[in-house]
Amino acid sequence: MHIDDKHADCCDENVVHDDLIHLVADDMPEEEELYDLAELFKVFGDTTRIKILYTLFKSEMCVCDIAEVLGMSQSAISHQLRVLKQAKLVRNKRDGKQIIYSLDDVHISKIISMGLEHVKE
Amino acid sequence: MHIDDKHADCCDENVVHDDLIHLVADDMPEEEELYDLAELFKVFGDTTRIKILYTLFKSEMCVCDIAEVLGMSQSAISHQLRVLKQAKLVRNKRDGKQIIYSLDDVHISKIISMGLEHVKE
DNA sequence: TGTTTATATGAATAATTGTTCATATGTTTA
DNA sequence: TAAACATATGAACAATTATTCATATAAACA
Repeated sequence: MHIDDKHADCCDENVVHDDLIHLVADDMPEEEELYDLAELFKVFGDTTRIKILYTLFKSEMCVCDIAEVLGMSQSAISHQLRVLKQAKLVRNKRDGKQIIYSLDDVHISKIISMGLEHVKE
Repeated sequence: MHIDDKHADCCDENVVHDDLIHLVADDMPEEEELYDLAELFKVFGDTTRIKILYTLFKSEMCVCDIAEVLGMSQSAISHQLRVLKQAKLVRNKRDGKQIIYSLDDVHISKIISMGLEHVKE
């Protein structure tokens, strides 16, 4: 009763629960890995960025055209492209005055289409 | 030159770009669907919620035990479980005094493991 | 029935974030 | 070289959000 009694007033007398708690807690992935994972999904968690990714599925495109497709300011798009690039979801190359953006990850479309399946239910 | 000249000073003379813009813009999914998709990913975009989902992969569990596994307050966990439930990612059932939470979607583990693949690269 | 236990929830606060505006950087063209 | 164009970026502001604290709800038990 006194051994393994970590928490004071909640689920207290249940030894089975305590076993389960340690079992699950010990198997939790690294803090940093979970943080990175959450950061990745955070990037998908914005309509503008989702639209940009959708756009780049179709074709690589310069910043100005992406802004035109989405009907948003060049600055707003540029800021979001930076976020996407930091997450290694897009890459860019220069073509004269323009910077051409394209998708930089094979998992993206799978992740998104899987999310869509869930949403559509 | 005057026809199809939607934007004033950017990518202006390039008719090919204008074609591309309309092609891509017309194929964009419904605003509401994209919004829902972003909302779904937003739910994954928090370390606490990711940890809760990871925990529930292992086993269904009462609120108090989840709080214990994560070393967080019961209130914080309860708030987050509500978010997860609204997103239909978890469900609950009553068992006496306790409420037992479990995963409520087959896509979740696929989505998360795919995200992990990307992060690990 | 009254007390204890487990969970939920509203309000408040601190932190994060998306867009706008102004401007800087870097390339092309006249 | 100067002007025009495409993109990037810092600061500011508004909006959203995760946690805490206090308290409400609801079941179990004495």
